[in-house]
Amino acid sequence: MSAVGEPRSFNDLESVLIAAADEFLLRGYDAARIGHIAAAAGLSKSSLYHHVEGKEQLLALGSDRALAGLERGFAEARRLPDPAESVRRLIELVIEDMTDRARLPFVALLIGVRGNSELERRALDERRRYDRELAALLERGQAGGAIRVDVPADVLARLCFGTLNSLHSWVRPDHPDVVSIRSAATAYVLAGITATR
Amino acid sequence: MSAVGEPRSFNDLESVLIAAADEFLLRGYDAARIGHIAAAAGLSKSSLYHHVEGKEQLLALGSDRALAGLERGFAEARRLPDPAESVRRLIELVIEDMTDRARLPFVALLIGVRGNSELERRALDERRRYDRELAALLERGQAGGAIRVDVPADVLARLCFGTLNSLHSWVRPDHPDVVSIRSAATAYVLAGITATR
DNA sequence: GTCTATAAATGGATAGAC
DNA sequence: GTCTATCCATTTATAGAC
Repeated sequence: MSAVGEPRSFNDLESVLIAAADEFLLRGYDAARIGHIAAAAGLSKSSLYHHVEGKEQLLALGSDRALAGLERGFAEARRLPDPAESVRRLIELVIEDMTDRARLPFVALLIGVRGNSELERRALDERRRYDRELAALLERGQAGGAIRVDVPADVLARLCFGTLNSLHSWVRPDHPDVVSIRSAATAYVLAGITATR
Repeated sequence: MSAVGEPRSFNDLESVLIAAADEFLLRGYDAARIGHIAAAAGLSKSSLYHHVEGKEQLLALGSDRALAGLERGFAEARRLPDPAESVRRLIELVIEDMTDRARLPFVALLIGVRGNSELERRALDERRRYDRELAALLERGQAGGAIRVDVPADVLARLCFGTLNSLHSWVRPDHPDVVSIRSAATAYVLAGITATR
């Protein structure tokens, strides 16, 4: 146990990644400062560079985590045979990811990616694969009569992800009502995509 | 009429503002380069600085335009006595703004504002006033029975704007089907906020 | 009003001591 | 593994000629 005022010792890569994602979330990739990330992780800039290659690698590691979360959601959704149930569960899981304190910085980081560098384009391409998978899922739901057919499935998928991806900018994961906000968001999105009888 | 290859002459402030908003839209404020903006407007950096004070002013002028568009939409919506009709019209107008080639860069610019500088915080505060006005409108709609009551009006307003604000990232204003995409987005949002009978 | 040249500052990345 | 000091590329912004 160290006394107050002593320099903090280095914890692990995890704390660096969280610090980086938090900084990216707060300022965006370009405005993020390596010095801020280092300070938040309790390191000097030089020490940070001893552990990671640079700013781009921090972005890559962070977006990989966000993509892994998406993949987990889709993996569970794929296991459900009914497309309507599958979509519902997927939306729930994505919203959970988006409003979880530990996951939010990574998710927001991925959403903020603009695709200007080669690295960013790769991350964006990965994300688009999930756009297409959701569209395919919605299309099956349309065929089954559960999903509205007056909007093309690919447009519906974009609208759906558009709503979900906007959550990070205003939902506070530590908000006392985060559970009811999650179910509100789920209800809103489902109403938007469900077929009217 | 000047010959091909001649250096372009300065047009007016308008072309500078559009070039700036395009650059901000493409790269985000921090990654935007003054040199790119100057080149796109057919000027050298120095000449650009002869006309505007700097990067921050370009952001301020652009976000002012976006806010003016929002104000126009709300002004028209306010004139409609029925809250449900008012919300519907507002959504249509915001979507139109968001998918108009000439307006999109300014709108996207405002949406991208993160609130890190004093200037950005002011723009963000202006935007929040419209969040609240939409919430008030939705609340009146809830009282009248047209808007769903299982989600609080302020949450509904955030979800609604969240969907609308995501359009800029994937709707191409020059897309041949932009008209049908507009009505699809309107239908989706309205389904999300409308009371089920 | 437009340019070239340059100042001034920022910030990512590295050297090298401990 | 961590630090201080520094390098150096980039980029905003300005000076001053035409």
